[in-house]
Amino acid sequence: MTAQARRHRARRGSGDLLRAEILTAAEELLVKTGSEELVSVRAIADRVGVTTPSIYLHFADKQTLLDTVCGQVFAQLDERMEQASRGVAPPFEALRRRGMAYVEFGLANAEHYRILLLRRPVEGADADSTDASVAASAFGHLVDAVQACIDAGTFGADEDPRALALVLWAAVHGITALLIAKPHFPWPADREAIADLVVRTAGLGLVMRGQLASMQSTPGA
Amino acid sequence: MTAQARRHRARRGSGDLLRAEILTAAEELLVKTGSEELVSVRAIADRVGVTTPSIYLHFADKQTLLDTVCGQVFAQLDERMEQASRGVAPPFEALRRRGMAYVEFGLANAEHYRILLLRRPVEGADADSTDASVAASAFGHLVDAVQACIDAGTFGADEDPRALALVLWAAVHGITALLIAKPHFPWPADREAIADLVVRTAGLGLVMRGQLASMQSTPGA
DNA sequence: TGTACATCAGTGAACGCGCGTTCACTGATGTAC
DNA sequence: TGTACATCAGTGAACGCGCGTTCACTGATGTAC
Repeated sequence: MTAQARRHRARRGSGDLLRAEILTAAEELLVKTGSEELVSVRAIADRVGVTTPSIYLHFADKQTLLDTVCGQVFAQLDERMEQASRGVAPPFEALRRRGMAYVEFGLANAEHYRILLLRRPVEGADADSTDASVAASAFGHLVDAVQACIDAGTFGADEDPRALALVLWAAVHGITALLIAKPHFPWPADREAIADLVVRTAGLGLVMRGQLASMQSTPGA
Repeated sequence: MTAQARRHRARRGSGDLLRAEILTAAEELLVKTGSEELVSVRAIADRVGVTTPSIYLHFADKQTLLDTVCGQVFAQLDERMEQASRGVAPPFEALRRRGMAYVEFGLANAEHYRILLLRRPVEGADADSTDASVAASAFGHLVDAVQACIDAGTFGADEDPRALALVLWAAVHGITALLIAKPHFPWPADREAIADLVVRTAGLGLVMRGQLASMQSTPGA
């Protein structure tokens, strides 16, 4: 790995510029190498065009740096899902698009996805700082989308929106994670179709749960 | 880590004994440390009570050793699911028990599960040797269980059993992987209940797919 | 406008560490005579 | 039954490597006078 040309020294109060460059470089390296292990502090510094110790002027340690990258990626994932469902009137269809956007983001950013959701949780980190709060925010948006389906009568009125959201999350995470982690598995040629089947089946299951529940509560009708 | 007492030298043709001990030690270390990275060749040798180079008399390299462990664990998972569904007459109920056994095995053997299904696929390994064949076998059993539901009329007659099996696999893998990888997430107190909800919802979704399809093909009835 | 000085972003060299793996060897085990 | 010898499972020491991190430092930048 050859170093880039020496960068200019930052102006006084503009240390945040290098900080941003470091984050960008770390993210790019993740994509390029496809492996978190290969993203060393040295490699990041080299990509930015700066010596290794400079990293420590902006991040306490490597873990903090990677956590920050994670937070950003999680925010991107959330934003992508929000975009996909924005302006889609039927809540159930909005939910479906949300799910497909999730899978597509995961497949298009496999190594990012791996760091976000397949990595072992960091030992010391009781609350994963940025990561946890962003994840909570993204999950909150999903719960809202489920609640909209409950309000519209698509899902049962008595359902716990958080529980249903977890079911949906498990479904999309499951297919995304499998496609990423087992690329050598004999998948059907059309991977998007299988993702679509997963999303629709989970949605249909939730709809029918509601129907069955309402049939039991009003036996005659 | 203190070494155990020096073991006796193996008899002539009994080199397989040490091989088996190495595999056991590697598996135990995975459970004990809860981290694949901490399972070094040195640590494995130390646990067996043998010097490090001895490992290389039985395995070409570390990767081969871990792959072999993976194969064994996958076989265990398969066996657990077979046990759970054995003798259960209604195919749909057998499938449900299969799913629950899967999640329980994953949670009870989190680090094993991580190696099997969350780890990055090995670079060179086009076909993961043991791993791949055992996985194919376990997946085959799932497909058989799905086919039984099709034969019983629980799932639609026109369904592709492999596709439905993938949907179920995605569901159980999704909830298992999330519970393992995000222990700090504010899960409901009863984790088994959420797993049950996931399994039932996926199953119900597949059942209803079949019903809807048959309603369309025989409009009058 | 010019000079002395404080600041602090970034440097260069080195640290200790644990890792996977190699290699020449030892010495108990089993066998041939 | 006894002895010389071949085998090969396991040893001890060392290899080179890349890693995260530390530390005393340099020198361009901005400021006070």
